[in-house]
Amino acid sequence: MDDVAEAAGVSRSLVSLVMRDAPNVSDTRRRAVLDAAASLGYRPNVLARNLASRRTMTLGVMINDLHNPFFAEAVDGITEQADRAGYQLLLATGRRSSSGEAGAIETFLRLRVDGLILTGATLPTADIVAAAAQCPTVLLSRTLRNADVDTVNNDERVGPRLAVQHLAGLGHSRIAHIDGGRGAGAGQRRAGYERAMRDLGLGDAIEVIGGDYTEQSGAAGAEVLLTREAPPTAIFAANDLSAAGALDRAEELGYDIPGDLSIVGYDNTSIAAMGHISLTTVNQPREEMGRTAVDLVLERIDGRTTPVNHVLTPNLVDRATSGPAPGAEPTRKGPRS
Amino acid sequence: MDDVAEAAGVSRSLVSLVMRDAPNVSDTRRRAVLDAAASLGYRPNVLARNLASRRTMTLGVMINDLHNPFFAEAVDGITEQADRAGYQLLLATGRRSSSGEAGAIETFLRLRVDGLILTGATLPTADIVAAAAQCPTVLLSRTLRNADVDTVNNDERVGPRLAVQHLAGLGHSRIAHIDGGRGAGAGQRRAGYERAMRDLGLGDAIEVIGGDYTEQSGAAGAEVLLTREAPPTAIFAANDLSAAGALDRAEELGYDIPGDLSIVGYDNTSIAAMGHISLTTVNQPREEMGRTAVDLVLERIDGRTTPVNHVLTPNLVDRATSGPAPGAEPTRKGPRS
DNA sequence: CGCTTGTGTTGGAGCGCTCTAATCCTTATG
DNA sequence: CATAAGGATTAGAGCGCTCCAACACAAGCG
Repeated sequence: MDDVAEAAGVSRSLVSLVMRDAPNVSDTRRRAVLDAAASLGYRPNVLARNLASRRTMTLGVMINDLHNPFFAEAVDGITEQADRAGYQLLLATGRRSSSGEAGAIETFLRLRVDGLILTGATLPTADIVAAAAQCPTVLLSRTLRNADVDTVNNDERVGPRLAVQHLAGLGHSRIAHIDGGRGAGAGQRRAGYERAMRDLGLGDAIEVIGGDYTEQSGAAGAEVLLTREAPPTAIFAANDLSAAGALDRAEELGYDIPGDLSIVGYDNTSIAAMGHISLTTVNQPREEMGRTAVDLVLERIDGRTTPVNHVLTPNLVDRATSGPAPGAEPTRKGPRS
Repeated sequence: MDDVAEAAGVSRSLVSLVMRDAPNVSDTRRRAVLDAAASLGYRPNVLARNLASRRTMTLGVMINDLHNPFFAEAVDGITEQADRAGYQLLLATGRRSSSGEAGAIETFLRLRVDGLILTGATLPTADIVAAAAQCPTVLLSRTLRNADVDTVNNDERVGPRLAVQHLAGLGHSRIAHIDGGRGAGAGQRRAGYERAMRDLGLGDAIEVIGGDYTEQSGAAGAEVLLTREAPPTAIFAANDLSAAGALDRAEELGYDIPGDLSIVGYDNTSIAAMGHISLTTVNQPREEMGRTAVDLVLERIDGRTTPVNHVLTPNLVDRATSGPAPGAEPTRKGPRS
């Protein structure tokens, strides 16, 4: 930096101002500095800058599971909004364990990130509150009762209701649910399903099978359900991955989808959109959720202190795995292509 | 840090030594420092440490496409090995454009990462060489002729050969290839296919359709091939995504897979493994490739100067989308489950 | 003409740590 | 018992930048 200053015939302070493109720098000097920097191949040292300015322009993003396309797509939104605001991202995965998540957060705090976005965190409330006390924090796809932490979620009363209504509208009444176990949001999703069933007068048909958001658990759940005496005519799975598992196992068992059985997933990830799968599912606006999370954390950085809990409304995406209940009169939908 | 030093009744230097857990510190002092640090809630400032020590213990990882499971899985291997060695990761995506990739690299260099891993880079050679001159760099899934840059790749002569041999062994001779266009490794993969075909005496049946590693291009390619007068009996797609597209379109066109048509993909991503798709494919040891990339970059950091080009051997994963050619005598394989 | 106002520029004191060299204190050695 | 050897500790000079206060200078004002 001193070299650049000397080459441009100005002070180091002025070089600093130019590099931060501050106002009130004359054009001649700015040119001179820029030229000198270019010819010397000078590249500002962000470390030193951060140390001196006490901000890193970096957001830490903790991802629960890199393999779940839901997170990859939320990260798209985060990336977009972050670099619009000039922020860097630091990604880390919790490696599916709470201790892994805690480690990632500790690392972020040591690195002095300006803000924290935790996606699908399974961490205990206390740990999250502790982190939030140190650093502006937003939870994505995870709620927290009675705590001053910002959150971004989809509406878990609406989503399951959409799925159930869609199926009921197609004539189904025996609609079972394969849940997400202790995964983020799974409890609320299950409750939303039960409530929607009751509201439609299908309370007696409520049927929940335990799962864990994986393809395997979807397959296992489908097997349990479909080998019963009176199997359901529709399955609402807690996410797309488990819906795909259920779809696969159902076909193995000889079911025609959606002729004999309808399947609805949740998330609308890229998996659901694949032509060969073409899953009817509940869409969470993943990228928008990511963008919103960034907005909230930036507001916190700017000094907001009142917590915001952002709830986005999901919608149904009607594809090829849902159709009229067997025996019900045919509707507009053709067979699965 | 000064507070900790005072509380523990030692010098700042000693605190520094304890925080880096250096040898030659007496147990009593170490205890004292650790206790003081804990009670004060002291957390070392990594920024300052990095600035002073001129190393960041951070690796920059550029990912060509966050949505391709191939990269997600390679990153698993990178993550594992990096944190075994105590390195942090900084991830960035090139947002599918060369300029995006260049931007990500510039950012990494400003941040003074200790090493760079570029996965599936589509950047011009010159830019890569320039980056490698600044900072230890490894290319993952990308080769570079005549340059002193470390690379990690799978063997593109072996992989396509495995696919072609597998199909030929099942009695197929009309084996077409949907390629990856200008994508990383696509040219070599295509060449490998052509060579394998010629070696098996099937040179006359060589048939390449342009693609770009996407599901759409796979579907489009399949459509072109299968609506001809004499369609192929087998398709070898350049990656799993395009194989899935081809699979989908073929079924739409009324083909029974693998009865009428066999399809083989490449990469063995999680998509191929999904029960509902169950794609026969060529396995790239993705995690191992990631780990190897980290090893190479660490060696560079430790001073190695001779370039290493690591080539891993792929293998075939025989699943449900390949079977005997129509009319050929049946083999061990049953129908697609 | 002295005064304020505002733009453009600069020196210098940190930011929180590491690292070298120097110093102190033991303990083994001839 | 003096001396070397080595382990434990410390002072102090940076690392490369930002930011504050100070300053120079020109323009505008009554």
